[in-house]
Amino acid sequence: MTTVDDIDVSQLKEINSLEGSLAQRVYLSLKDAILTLAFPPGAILRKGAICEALGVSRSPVSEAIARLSAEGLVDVIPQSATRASYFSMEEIREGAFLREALELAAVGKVARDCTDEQIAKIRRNFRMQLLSIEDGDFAGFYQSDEEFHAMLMEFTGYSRLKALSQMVSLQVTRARMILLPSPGRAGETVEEHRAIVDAITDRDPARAQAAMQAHLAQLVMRLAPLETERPELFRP
Amino acid sequence: MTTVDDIDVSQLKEINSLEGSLAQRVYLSLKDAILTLAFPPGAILRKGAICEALGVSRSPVSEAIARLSAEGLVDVIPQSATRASYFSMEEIREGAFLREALELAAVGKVARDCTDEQIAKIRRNFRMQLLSIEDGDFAGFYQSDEEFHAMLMEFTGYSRLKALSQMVSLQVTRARMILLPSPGRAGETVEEHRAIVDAITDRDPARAQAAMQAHLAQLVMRLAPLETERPELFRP
DNA sequence: CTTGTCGTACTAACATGTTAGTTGACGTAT
DNA sequence: ATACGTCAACTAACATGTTAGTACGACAAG
Repeated sequence: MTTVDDIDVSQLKEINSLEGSLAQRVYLSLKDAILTLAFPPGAILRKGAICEALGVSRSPVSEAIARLSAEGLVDVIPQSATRASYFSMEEIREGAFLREALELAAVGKVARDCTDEQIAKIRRNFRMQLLSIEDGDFAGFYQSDEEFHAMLMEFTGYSRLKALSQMVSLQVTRARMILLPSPGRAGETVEEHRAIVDAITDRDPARAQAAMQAHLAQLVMRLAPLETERPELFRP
Repeated sequence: MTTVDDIDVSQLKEINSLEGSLAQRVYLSLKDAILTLAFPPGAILRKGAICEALGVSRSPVSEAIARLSAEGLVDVIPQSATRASYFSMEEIREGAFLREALELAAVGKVARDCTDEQIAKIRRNFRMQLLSIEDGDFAGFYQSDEEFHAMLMEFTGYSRLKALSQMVSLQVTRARMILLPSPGRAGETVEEHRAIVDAITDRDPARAQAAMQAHLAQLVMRLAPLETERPELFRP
């Protein structure tokens, strides 16, 4: 009934517009395609096709795929094929757990040690979120939301934390793509953010952590029904 | 005064005794050499020499080095060389912070959700630790200690957690190699472990987390003087 | 119609060849 | 002696050739 399963069409992001080594650019291009679901779960990644589409040899593609495999975005079937990994509610829960662990530690440290200027920057970002909501600008809100979390990571002073947090929650990020942004949810989100910002302003680590925990729990709750609603994205 | 700096002698672990793909075995061999300080910080890793010593081509070696680079165990100088990374107290502190974040989350979840059999296993491991101490068997205690933490990670049910925790604290693990095991410290360690085990037995997450936090803080404290005591291991 | 075997076509994994950029030594001028 | 420009040797990064293992369809047997 199935032809062979899925085949990958190559509408990859042009690698010339990216920076870094060839392998790095190929990695970013493939990662983008997987996260945006241009390569849906189960799609087969053909090295040959990718090389041709991007105009590079197999070396940088191999390195890129090795990294994606380490991050769990692709499943490499030895000596056979590599496919975009399927969703797995267990992996999503695990990613959310790990992200929570890191974000709680981060927000706790920030509430404890951050400078007045950093608090001011956080509050400025928060006002930006409010403006985006008022304008109904979902794209802008999404961006400010990302910046909000990234800012907290950076203000810990630990350089790897941000990248690590993004890495562990890649599956969550990908699953989040399915969720449609709703006005109601954006309003709730911003209120959850407000609780976090206020706790940080009061330099109250425990309260900031509790607020962050409540905030992150919402995402998992919204993700849970996905398994029954979109079973084709999950492993057969 | 310095010849060229450091050169790498190849007393690498034989790759035939390991399992997995060639690249995986090469990776494990190199990682072991770096963690045991057979390749001291600053030592130059020459692809050619490594290929010859292990009897493989450059492909698996390149992949192995790419992974080590991602984990921060080697610094790749583009188009030039790759060396075993120097210690950095900042990175060690960051590794300890990340590890703490993950272990606290893990021990909290375990204290909350684990089964009676799992508690029994933890207590069994703890008794093993006590026996090793009594016998003055430091190697045995070290191994039980590792198992203790690994066990907590596994009992969360999250498969990637253990590997991730080990990965983020690689620098800490390497620095720990310098610390000599002392009978006094082993005794303290086991008492810190006892507090954790008791809290888990009582299924008291908050107390288990506090005990774990106290335990992990000890290691950072013992690592701190290293920067002045062994400056040659740190970046010039 | 089901089940098992064989063979082919395709792939990842590994080996090797090529390119281009960096480093550091050496000679030269100051 | 010291600062600087040149150049040769070495390296990572990239390209390409080779090997061997897997999946899948055709076909035969039950």
